[in-house]
Amino acid sequence: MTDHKDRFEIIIQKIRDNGHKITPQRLAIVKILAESKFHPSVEDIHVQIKKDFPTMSLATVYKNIALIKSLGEVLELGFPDGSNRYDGRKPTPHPHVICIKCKKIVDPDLDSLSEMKREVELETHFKILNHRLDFFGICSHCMAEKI
Amino acid sequence: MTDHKDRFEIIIQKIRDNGHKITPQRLAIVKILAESKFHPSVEDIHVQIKKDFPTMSLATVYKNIALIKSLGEVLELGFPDGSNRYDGRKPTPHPHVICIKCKKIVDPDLDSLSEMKREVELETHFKILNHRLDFFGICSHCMAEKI
DNA sequence: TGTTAATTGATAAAAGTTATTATTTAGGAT
DNA sequence: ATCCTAAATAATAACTTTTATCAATTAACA
Repeated sequence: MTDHKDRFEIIIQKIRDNGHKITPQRLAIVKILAESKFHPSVEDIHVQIKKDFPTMSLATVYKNIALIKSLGEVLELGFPDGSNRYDGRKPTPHPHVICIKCKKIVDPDLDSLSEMKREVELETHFKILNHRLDFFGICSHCMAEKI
Repeated sequence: MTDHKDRFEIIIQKIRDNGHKITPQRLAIVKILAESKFHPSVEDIHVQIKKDFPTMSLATVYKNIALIKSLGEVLELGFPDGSNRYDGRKPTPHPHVICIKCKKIVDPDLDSLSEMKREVELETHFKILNHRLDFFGICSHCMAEKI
C-alpha cells in the first residue's frame, strides 16, 4: 500500500504550507497517524513514540493532533465511554465496524449512505454537512475464540 | 402523545420490578427523560430539577441515569466533544439529525438501515449487535436566521 | 410505627484534556 | 556557518466531567 506513504507526505506538506515547523516529534506523530490501521488513541500514540523519544510529552501529542485535525487531515472518533481514536488514513467521514471484545475497527464499503443523506435532507429539511456511522458487534476472530 | 406517559410508567415499573425504591428525585429524573424531546444533558436535567428540588445533587442525577441505562430504558448519546445527551423516549438505537448551530436533535425515519446492517455483516463477517448513526447539519430555522 | 437497607447530598477522587510557562529549537536572515 | 526570533516542546498546573466515598436521610416492608 503506497497510500500510507502518500498520506504521510500529504499531511506533512499541509503542515508546512500552513506555516508550521517540522519537528522530529511532529514527524513521528504524523507517521503513526498516516500509517496505522489500528485507529490509535492518544495514549497509544504517546506510548509508541516514547520508545524513540523518551521525553515526548503527552501535551505534545494532544497539540499536534489538534493541529492536524484543524487542517482536516485526521478523523476523530469519540465514543460514548469517553475514549477517542484517530484515523489519519481516511480523514473524511466513513462508516466503522467496531468489535466490542477486541476493540478492532474495520472500514466497510457501503454505498447506500449518500442516498440515505438525501432521504434525511428531504424529511428533516436540514442541510446535512457531516455524518457518523458506527456498527458495534463481534468480529469473526473473537466469535471463534469465544473469549 | 400518550406515548410519553407510557414511557414514564414503563420506566418506573421497571425500576420497581428490579427492586429499587421510588423516590421523589427519581420520579423527577424519570419524568424528564421520558417526556423531553430535547435530548437533555445531565446538566440540563440537574438545572431543571433544581427548580423543584433545590438540594438535588448532581451525583444523584448521574446515579439515576446509570441505573436507568443499566435497565436499557435510556439511550446515551456521547459526542466527540465529550458531551452526553439522553433519550428516554426511544431507548433503542436510532438515527439522529443534529443541528450544529442550535444543538437541536431530531429523529428521522429511515428504513434502509436494517438492510445496511445485513450488508455490513456479509462484508465484514462481524455479528452486528448495535449501531450509531448521526447526521450533522443546519436546521431550517438556523438556515433562515443566518445566525 | 419501627427497622433496615437503599438512596441522597456533599464532597473528594479519578480520568482525560487543555492551559501555562520556562526552555529548546526550526527555519529564515545575516 | 551562525545568529535571531517566533514557534514548539516538556513539565506541570488547572480545568472539566464523571465516579467513588460516606454520613445522614428515607422508602418499603414487617
